Amino acid sequence: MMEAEPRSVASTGSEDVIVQLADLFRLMGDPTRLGIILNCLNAPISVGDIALRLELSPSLVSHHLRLLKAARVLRAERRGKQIFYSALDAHIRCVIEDMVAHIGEPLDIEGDN
Amino acid sequence: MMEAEPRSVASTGSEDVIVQLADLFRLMGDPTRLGIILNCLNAPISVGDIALRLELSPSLVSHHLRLLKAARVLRAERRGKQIFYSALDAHIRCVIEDMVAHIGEPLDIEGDN
DNA sequence: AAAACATATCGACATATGTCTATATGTAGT
DNA sequence: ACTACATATAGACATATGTCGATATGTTTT
Repeated sequence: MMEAEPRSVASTGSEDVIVQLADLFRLMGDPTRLGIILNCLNAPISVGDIALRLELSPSLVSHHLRLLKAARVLRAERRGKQIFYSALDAHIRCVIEDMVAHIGEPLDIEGDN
Repeated sequence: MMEAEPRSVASTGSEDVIVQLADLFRLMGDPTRLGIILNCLNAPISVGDIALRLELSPSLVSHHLRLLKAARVLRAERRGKQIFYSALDAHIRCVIEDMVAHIGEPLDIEGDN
């Protein structure tokens, strides 16, 4: 029996899958929030430490963390007074690495029209 | 000699790389635009066909295509009266596939707090 | 229980952004 | 050159969104 090809992501057309994807990309589409995500990729890090590293107010960081947690990009884990955030799974890292590769693209010359 | 590890994307800290990345993610963060991108992944497609498939005005499609072309997500190619758009490279597809995988994640139970 | 600390939430604001309508540019055929 | 067609651009509008300041919630220590 023939494995049904994973069906090209474009052809699924599932309207809501697209909305789900867009929601995630939109979350990564803000430099502040992307910076926060990057800081959570390697190891769990506390809200305060993120704020220090990025020179942002804890309030702002917390605000963004709430969105990222709700979207299941990050996960929260309490340790005493502090709360540590980390990537929920490894896919986000892949997504970012692919996009970095895209940026690094030769930009195949051809005139910018 | 030791290959310098590609250096974790998080540690580069390069402020403008983050902005560049965020710009790309933000472009993919709109459902309409993401739909347009998806339609350009498999084969070059004309502005009018995209508009038909997504039931959008050619004007709106063109508007978004301009942004996507400027950001080097898509490339344009004229064929007679029509202009065909397609993905500039394969990375965007990878990015989307990774994100689909992320969505498909088991959602490891643990209570939503 | 009260104080100190860490994080989260709320309300308000300025700006960014997606969409629409109308108009412009550009290309092919008569 | 004129028409028809395909795409692009411009201006205007309503909405969405990131940031700030002040306040609230929750946790540990004394």
